[in-house]
Formats: sequence, C-alpha cells, structure tokens
Amino acid sequence: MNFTTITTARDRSREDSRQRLLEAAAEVFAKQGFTKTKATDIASRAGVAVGTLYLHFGDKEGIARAVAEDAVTELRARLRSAVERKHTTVEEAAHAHATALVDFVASPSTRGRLLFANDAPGLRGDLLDAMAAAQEAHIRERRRDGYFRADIDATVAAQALVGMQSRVLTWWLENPRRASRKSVIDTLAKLRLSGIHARQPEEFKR
Amino acid sequence: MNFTTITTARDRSREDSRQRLLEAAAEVFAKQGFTKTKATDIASRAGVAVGTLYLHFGDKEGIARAVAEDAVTELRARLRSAVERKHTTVEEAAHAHATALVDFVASPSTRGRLLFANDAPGLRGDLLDAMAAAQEAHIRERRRDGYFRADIDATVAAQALVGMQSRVLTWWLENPRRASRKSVIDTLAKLRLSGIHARQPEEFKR
Amino acid sequence: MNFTTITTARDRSREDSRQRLLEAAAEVFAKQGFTKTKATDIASRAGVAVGTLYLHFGDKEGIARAVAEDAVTELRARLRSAVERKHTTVEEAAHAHATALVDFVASPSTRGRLLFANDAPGLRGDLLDAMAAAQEAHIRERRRDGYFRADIDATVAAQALVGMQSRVLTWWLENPRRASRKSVIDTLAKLRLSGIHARQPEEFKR
Amino acid sequence: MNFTTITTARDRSREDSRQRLLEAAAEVFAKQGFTKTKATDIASRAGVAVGTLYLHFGDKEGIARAVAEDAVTELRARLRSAVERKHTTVEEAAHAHATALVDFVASPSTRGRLLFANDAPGLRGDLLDAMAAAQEAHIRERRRDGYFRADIDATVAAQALVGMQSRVLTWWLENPRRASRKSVIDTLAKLRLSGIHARQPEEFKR
DNA sequence: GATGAATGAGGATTCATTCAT
DNA sequence: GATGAATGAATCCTCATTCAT
Repeated sequence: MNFTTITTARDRSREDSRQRLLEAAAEVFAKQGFTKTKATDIASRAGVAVGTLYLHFGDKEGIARAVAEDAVTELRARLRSAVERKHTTVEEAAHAHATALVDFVASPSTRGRLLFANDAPGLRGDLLDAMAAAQEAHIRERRRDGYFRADIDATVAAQALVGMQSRVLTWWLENPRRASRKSVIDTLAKLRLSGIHARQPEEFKR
Repeated sequence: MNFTTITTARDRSREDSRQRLLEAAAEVFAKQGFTKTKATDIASRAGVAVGTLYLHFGDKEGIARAVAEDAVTELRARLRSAVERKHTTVEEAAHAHATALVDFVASPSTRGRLLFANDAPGLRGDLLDAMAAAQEAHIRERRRDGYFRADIDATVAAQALVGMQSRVLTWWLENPRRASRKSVIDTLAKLRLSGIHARQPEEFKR
Repeated sequence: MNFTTITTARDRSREDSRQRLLEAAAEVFAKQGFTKTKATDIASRAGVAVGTLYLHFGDKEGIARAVAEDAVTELRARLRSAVERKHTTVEEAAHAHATALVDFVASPSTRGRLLFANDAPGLRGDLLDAMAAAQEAHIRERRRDGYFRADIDATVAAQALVGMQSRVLTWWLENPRRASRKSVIDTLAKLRLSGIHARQPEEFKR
Repeated sequence: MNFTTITTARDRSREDSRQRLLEAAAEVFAKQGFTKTKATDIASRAGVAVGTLYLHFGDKEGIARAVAEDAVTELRARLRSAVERKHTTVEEAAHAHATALVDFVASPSTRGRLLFANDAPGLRGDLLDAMAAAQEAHIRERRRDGYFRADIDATVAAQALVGMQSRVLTWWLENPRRASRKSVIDTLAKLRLSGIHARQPEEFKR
C-alpha cells in the first residue's frame, strides 16, 4: 500500500488550479507574447479568478517563469533520453539530438513554444543562460572522451549552439512553411557536425 | 567646392536633435530593452523634449526601428568590406568575418549593441530576419563557387548562423569578462568552419 | 467547588482561538496600524486560519474594536484602582494616575499599545471619545469637592487631558529611548497638576 | 520695473494645476480621510487628469504630505506672528497663541482641517513630530528667560502640548457644537498657562 | 522645429471576505 | 468550529502620445 502520492481533495483542487493556470499561460504567452498578455487573459482562460494567479505565482513574471521552467525541464528530459540511446556514429547522435529539439517545439504541448517565443523582459535571457549552462556542462564532460573538440572555448561554444538552435526554432515556429521538419533537423545536425563551409580547414584534414 | 554637406543653422539643429536621439536611444534600449525604456528616458538622455522624439520618429517603435536600421546598415558595410578583402584561405575569410562582427558590437558607438539586445515586440525578429535574409542571399551566391556547402538548406542555415552570432554577441556584451575577444572570434570562426564535433563525418573525409 | 470556569475541550479551544487572535491583533495593529494590517497577518501570527478570525469577529474592524474594548476596560480598572487608593496629597494622586497610565502601555501585555497606536478610520477617535467621556465624568464629579478647578469647560478639558496623555504615550512607545519612564510620569503629573487642579502644588507657591 | 515675479503662461499653468490639486486634496482629505479618498476624487475635483496628480506629487501620500506641509508652514507663520506681537502678560501671550490655533482650524481654508484630521498611515505621526520638534525648540529657548518652567522634560512636555492641542482641535472640528470658540481658547490657554509656565497666573495665587 | 505639461485608457496588483470541505 | 484556497471589485499608478505655446 502506498499512500505517499495520495492528495486530499483540497490539495488536488489547489494543484488543479495551478496546472490550469500553467496550461493557460503557456497557450496565451505563446500566442500573444508576454507583454501583450494581460493577467486576466490567463486567468479567464484557466477558468479561475485573477487573484488565484497571484496567489500561486506572485506576479505576472512569476507565472511566465514557472511555465518556462517547466518547459526547460521537459526539454532537458527529452534531450537526455535522445542522447542516452546508444548511437553508433556521431552523425546519428547529432541527428537524434536535433530531432528531439524539433519535435519538442512541434509537439502539441505549447510549453515548447513559449520557451522559444518568449518576450518577457529579462526572462528570455535567463532561459537561454540556463540552457547554455547545461550545454556547457555537457560539452566539458564529453570532451574527455573525444566526442567534442577540445580546441574551442566551451562557454562561448555553448552560447553559440544554444543561439543557433533557439533562433532556428523560433523562426520555424513563426514560419512553418518556409522549411520542412526534415530540413530543419538536417541543417541543425550538419552545422553542428561540420559547419557551413564546404572545404575543410587545414587543421582538420587527415 | 562641395556644398552637399552645408546645412543651415536650423537644419543643423534639426539634424543634431535627430542624432542625439538616435545615440541616446541606442544606449538606453541596449541597457534596458525596448519594453522597459520610456520615451522620456531617451529624450532626457538626449537632452531634448519628448515632443521632439515624436516629431522625428513618430512613435517609440519608430525610433527603435531607426536605430536598428542604422546599425544594420553599418554592420553590412563592415561585413562586406571584411569579406571583400582578398583572403587566401577559407579560414582566413571566416576569421575576418568573425572579427568584423565582434569589433562592431565592441565599438564605442553603441549602435551595434541595440542590434543584439532588443526585446521590442517583433522588432528583434525583424532585425534578425533582415540579417538572415542577407546571409541567405550571400550563401546562395557563394555556393556556386563552392565557398559554401550545397547540401544544406540555405534558408535554415542562414537563420542558424544569425542566431549563433546574435546569441554569442548578446551574451558577450552582458558578460564581457567571461570570454576574451580572441576567444569569441575563434569560436565563431571555427564553429562556422567545421562544427562542434571532434570527429569528421564520413562524407567530408577526403 | 467552582464550575464556573469549567470549559469543555471544544469550548476551551474556541476560547483559545479567540484569545490568540486578540493577542495577535493587538501586536500587529500596534506595530503597523489598522490600514496596513491584513487580516491574514493577524491570523497567521495567531496560528489560526483567516476564516477563524471572521468566525469570531465578523470583520476586520470587529476584531480591532474587540481589542480596543479589552484595552479600555483594563485601563479603566487600572486607573480606578490607582485613584481609589487613599492618597494624602493631590500630588500623590496625580503621580499615581500617571504611573498607572505609563505602566499600562509599558506592560508586556501589548493590549495597551493598540489604544495609543491606532489609525482605524474612526476607531481611534471612538476610543479617545470613550476615554474622554470617562474623564469628563470624573472631572465633573471631583469638581464638587474642589479636587478639580471649576473655571474650565469640563468637556474641552477632558479632551485636552486625553489628547495629552495619548500623544505622550504614543510617542514614547515609538521612541522609548527619548525619555525615561520617570520623566514621562513626572511630566504628565506636573502638567496635570498645575494645569487642571485648583490648588497649586507646594513648589509653585510663592 | 520688477519682472522677478513674472511667470510665463506655461509656468502659471503648471503652478495652477499644482494649486488646484492641493486645494482639492485638502478638501477631499478633510472630508473623507486619506484612506477613503481615491486619487481620481482629488483629480476630478481639481479639474485635471489623474496623471497630473502623479506628475506633480509622485503618489497619493505625496500630495497628502504636500498639503500637510503647507498647513504646517501656515500654522507656524500664524503662531509666530501671534506670539511676536508684544504682550504685557504671559496670560495675554498664551491667549493669543490659543486664539491663533483655533482660528487656524476654523478658517475657511480647509488646510487647517487636514492637519488635524489626517489619517494617512504614518503621516499624522510625522506631522505631530514636526510640530512637537518646533514646540520643543521654543520651550528650550524661552526657558532661559524664565518664560517656561525648567523643572520639566522639554521633549516630553512638547509632545504633551502638541497632543493636547491636536486632540482638542480634532475633536472640536468634528463636534463644533459641543463647545464655543471662546471656551476652547480659554481652556487651551489656561491649561497651558498653569501647566507649563513657571509663573503662576494671578487668579491662582493664594 | 521645439517644448514639456497634461492626458486618461489600460493593466497590474491587493486584500477583505466567503464557503465548500 | 476550523480551514485556507478562491474570489473579483476596487484602486493605484504608468507611460505613450498630444498639442497649445
């Protein structure tokens, strides 16, 4: 018998309000952006009173942050599981990584969208910083086994990768017709693997 | 005799107001972002009345756009001249390109900064779109002579490059101590040249 | 055998909640004033739910009134017993009166404080009115035996005395370092003595 | 020719708005108290937009403070001129002082009223403190020449006097029928005279 | 052209009070 | 009786924009 996950009716209701708000906020922020979204927009879509939003999240930025944190958490989980699967080649791994990213923003859950279409002053930067920090840690770790090159500044490279991904996905969300899913995945994977130039630089030649 | 730069006192004063405003706007937008910047912040820093701002630029977004356009124009000129100089190797060219970028945001003229530190609803996107469009055109053109690889979607790749550069520079502006100028330039150049992975994918091996 | 104080567990708990609330309210109102005090401030300090406050006192003003009434009742009892003790001289009586006042607000029971630190719209006035009414009755009564001077308007004088005491005590509560207990007592006694009493204290006689 | 007091049309207008607001605020605060007064109440009575109130006074408390400061300034001027006139006896001086006080709150200018009927949280205390400080300085100065008694703590006595006056006037404003102007003046003068002054008035001498 | 005081619609946030559990 | 999450009317305050001078 396991009672640890039992929630009282009251708890369930409280948690329910919170979830409804997070859900609604993700949708509305994704559609209108942070600035144009009114606190009452979120509350009414969630079917609760404004006060409830403030009860749970303190202020408008608070709920935006909460949604974003949820999204980051989910994204990390997806990326981790994409990478953890055994891949025989680096190409395969890079491809899996790009696929996970693209599927995240393409998923019906609007969480992913907010993450890449956020205009909360300051929040977007915070999010990218968090993602870059994770990326950097990953680079430093997989450098040891030769997965990533060692002749590059890990901090700067992490920012670069995050910027590349974030821009491509943001753009693609707004212009889904301009490129196919496959095209986006391939491009992200290839650039990551070997850059944009056709000729290989001297130092990498065998 | 050259009369083209002659301005009457009135004109000079007019142009002067405009320039002071652009200068001030670039600084304030860069520091606080579009949303948090008040029209009076710009005007007072420029030493003119708010009304003058509206006289010259119509509305708040108007001046942001003007600053951004100035910046884009200047950036393009710099990049063009950096690339036009004859480079013997691709490495050299990529390095020159990255150097021009970094020097642009590092230049005392704060114009460059706005470009990479903007949260104007839609504005940042517009700018990046403009830069990406230029980048894309460049890719398509230099693909023909084998300068850029042809197995990649030019549109997506352009967004990716712009995103990478924009994020790295934005981050570096806010955290100048976290990386040296050289480090930023090198990283941008190398990633562009050959990606982040240590091992080269099969298809690029000779 | 005395059953009058017997309470069932339920009753005791009820009375306990009430007392905790009164205690907490006195402290919080005294520190922050009526307007700035939130119902939840009182409840949480009392360790009960807000609902309980409303259950017992109806509304926010209700609990303020209850605290104030408690305080007035206690103050009257103290003053009465201070005055009832036989004093040989008027000076002694005035001194005893002032001492009782000062000890009331200085007592660890924070009840007394609310009385002198209240901004409830209309509430502070009500309290002072009540005290003034009592004071006035006292003046009229002790005028007959020559204890108080007769050439003064009893109503106005009562307001004046109450105002003097209330202000001095309010101020002293907030600035306990600015004057010693003895100094406050002496000043109140002397002002009262030489001000309102018909007979002049010895030290002022020629 | 004297141009020093000339105000441009623009200045006059600005100052005009400010004055209208101060006037309106004094009236509304006096009638409803600080808490119940809405910023828009003041603005609409002043015939300006709310924004104008905030432009001039920063926030609601700011305008309350400004009105109060004006009132204190005026009161001081009145008291000073009442005292400065040469009085042959202490009784006469005390009477003149009380008269000035009473006439101040009774004057049609609602300024005086706000001063004594203020429920702005914290503001009332500040005002009384300011008045007490002035009173204290006065006591210390006139002690030297024997005008005030020296056997009393000047700080406490100042608070006491201010409290007495403030309470009497506040009460009288709310209950003008309960005492005549003369009665209020006499009572204040007599209490003050026989209370704080070293020399006993004639009528109390044996 | 320049000025800057005035505007007022708009939105964030608060908090006394309720009521289902 | 006790609880405390939910409520939403009530207000404060902001700030882009205008326009009379």
